[in-house]
Amino acid sequence: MDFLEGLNPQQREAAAHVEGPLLILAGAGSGKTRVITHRIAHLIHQHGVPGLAILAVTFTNKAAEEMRNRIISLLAKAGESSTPLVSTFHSFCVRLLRRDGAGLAAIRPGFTKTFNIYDDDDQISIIKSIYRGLGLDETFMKYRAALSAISHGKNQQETPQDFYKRATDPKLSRLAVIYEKYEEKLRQSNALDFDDLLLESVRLLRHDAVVREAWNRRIQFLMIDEYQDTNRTQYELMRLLTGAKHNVAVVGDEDQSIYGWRGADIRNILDFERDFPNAKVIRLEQNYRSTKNILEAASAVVANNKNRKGKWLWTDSGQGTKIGLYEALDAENEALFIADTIEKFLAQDPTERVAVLYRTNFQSRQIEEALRRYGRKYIVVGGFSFYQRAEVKDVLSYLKAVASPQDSISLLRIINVPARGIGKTTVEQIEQYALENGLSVWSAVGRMLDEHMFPGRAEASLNVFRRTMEELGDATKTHNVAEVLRLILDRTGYLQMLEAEATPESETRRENLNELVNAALEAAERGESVNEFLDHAALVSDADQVDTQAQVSLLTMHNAKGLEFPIVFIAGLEEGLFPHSRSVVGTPDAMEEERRLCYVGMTRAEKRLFLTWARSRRKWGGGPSEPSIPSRFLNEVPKDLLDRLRAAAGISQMDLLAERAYVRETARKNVYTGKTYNSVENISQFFNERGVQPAAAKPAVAQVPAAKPALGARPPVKKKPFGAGSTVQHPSYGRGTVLRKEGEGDDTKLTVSFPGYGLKKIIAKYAGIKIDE
DNA sequence: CGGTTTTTCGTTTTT
DNA sequence: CGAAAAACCG
Repeated sequence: MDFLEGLNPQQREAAAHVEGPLLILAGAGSGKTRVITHRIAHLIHQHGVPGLAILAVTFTNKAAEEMRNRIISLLAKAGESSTPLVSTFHSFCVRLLRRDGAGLAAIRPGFTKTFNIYDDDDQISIIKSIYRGLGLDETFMKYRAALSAISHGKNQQETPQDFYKRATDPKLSRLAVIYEKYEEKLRQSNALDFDDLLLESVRLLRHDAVVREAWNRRIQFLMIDEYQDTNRTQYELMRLLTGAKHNVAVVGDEDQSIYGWRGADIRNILDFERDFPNAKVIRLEQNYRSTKNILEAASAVVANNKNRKGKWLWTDSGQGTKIGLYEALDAENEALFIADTIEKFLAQDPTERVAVLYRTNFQSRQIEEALRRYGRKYIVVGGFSFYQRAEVKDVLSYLKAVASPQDSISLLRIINVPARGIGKTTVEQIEQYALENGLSVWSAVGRMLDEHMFPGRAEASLNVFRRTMEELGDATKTHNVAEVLRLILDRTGYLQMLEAEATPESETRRENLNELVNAALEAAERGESVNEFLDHAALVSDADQVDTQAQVSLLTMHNAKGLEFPIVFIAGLEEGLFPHSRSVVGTPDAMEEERRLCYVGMTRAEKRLFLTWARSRRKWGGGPSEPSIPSRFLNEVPKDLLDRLRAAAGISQMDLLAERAYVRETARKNVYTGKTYNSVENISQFFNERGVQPAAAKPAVAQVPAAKPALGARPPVKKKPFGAGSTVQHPSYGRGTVLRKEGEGDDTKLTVSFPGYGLKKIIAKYAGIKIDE
């Protein structure tokens, strides 16, 4: 078995490379994933490198999973079963810290391996509470802006004191204080934010020679994908992990660097040759994805950037169709044009896959409405995800607080949910006391209760709360994740609260929680601890939820990174929207990043590319319609590659009002509407895909990406009670057909199709359904 | 204290 | 237009 076969000369050279640093400059669609997977397979098979000695880092969990599967199936052909470690930086760091992090306590007092991970929302809560303490509000600075400044500081290894020292205005010195308090709160809660996961891993490796050397021995080969979007900390991590060997291969494309705003440092890739003077550099410039027209157009746009290494992609494929340019009257018309055109393509070939890309998430709504007008199914990537839903966050916060009471943010989130008489003033008192005495909220509550510092009513409520939490805490010692979750739902009165509400919304929330219990059940079966379960929930990203099989996908260009679609629309090419207004007034670098984003968007297309803009657009619903100027990027596409399109007749008379109401309504009720976005189906899929280490569980055989049956398609019918094909009666959805049954007894899970409500995943015991003979 | 209503305010991109 | 904060009321 020769894994170098079938590669072009440059790919082959890259895949055959063994020792020493390697920089692969891989243009869009040049087969870089192929190179990475084949190189790893080659190392294992030809050079006898054990899988465990190879670490490959990707940008998303999804990409990691796909890469792992591809390597496994490649190796299976050669009869090998060794699997490399494939992971994101963040997941890798969590593992590292949970396994080997004990030594960190020496330099981060209070740290234990059962640390918590604080996500975006948690971070915002911290900032809010600090603002409150300082008597500030968002007029001082946006919560997010403060967070982002702190994050940048952290990644530049700047301390609050450094902030203070370089402060030239009162704003920055205030920010220094906020930064300091922010760090304090994290430590107090034994929590790490996303930056810390990387930063503390770096500190651990620096500080703990035993751990560092163990990893240096273990990792013989390191590969990093999407290297252009790594930040300085990730760079440090790379250097620490490779040790003296320098067997590091990075793959990237400076023209696709689109995360500068998040701290990605384009110098990492631009300076690689300086950092590793003996590095071999290989350019992959043959594009296998797009037609000539698309490639030329995209290249012409990005050629306007100064900050690049410079390369020119070429392709063997045909000229293809010209790029469609559509000038819409307004945003609604733009959306209708897109939906109408999609419809025409899909009528011709129902197996086609289409993506609609945009700069900002809010643009999706109008396009959704238009697609609904045509009754076309679609998925939206990003926006509101499962684990961000209030009820899911609530219950996960309970789980966190129960598992580690020092986690103040989680505790504060749920201290009065459901309402149990611990009101605003009481909570403020507690926070104040905690602050003054350097205690966590939990400790503060304990101390204050012991000293009878509360008025009678609050004291009673808090006593009950304390006892409940303690009981639940004990339960974690003897019960698995799923059981603890159920206890939480039951003992805290959360489920009761939802039952009492008895609205369609509360019903949906209960179902989401059922789904969470399902996920926990599966985690428990895999033997995952509470912490592992929570880690997965914290590290899932929007991009992990992309369903590559979906017919029509709506997503931001950022989320489209690494994906490809036969047909691509890029909507909203207007000055101020794309390029975004903030980049227009910003530095030239910011504009170059916007242009790279445009390049990324355009190069997602295989066969057809459409660029659209609206002559006027209203900012918010009822506001005035404002005239727009076509995006400068449109002018950068050579005219002879463009085909100016006119709207199909009929579009202009279409009314989206009904659809608007419908999209809103269904989004609110979270009911299946044809989009799997937020649907129960999608949620379970997302949990199923998470964090399963397939090495042992799955046979090492070529795996076609789990072909989900087309929605509405029926699996083979088996007639058994609750079995596939039987009908059931549900209290609120009425009668439905069982599509799938998993598990037995109390834990039986059913996937049921209810007319008018779509697919629902249900736990038979909880949903109170009856077999309908 | 807790739930409801009114007002304000504002939209990048996210591991 | 919609989310989140603020004001208001029982």
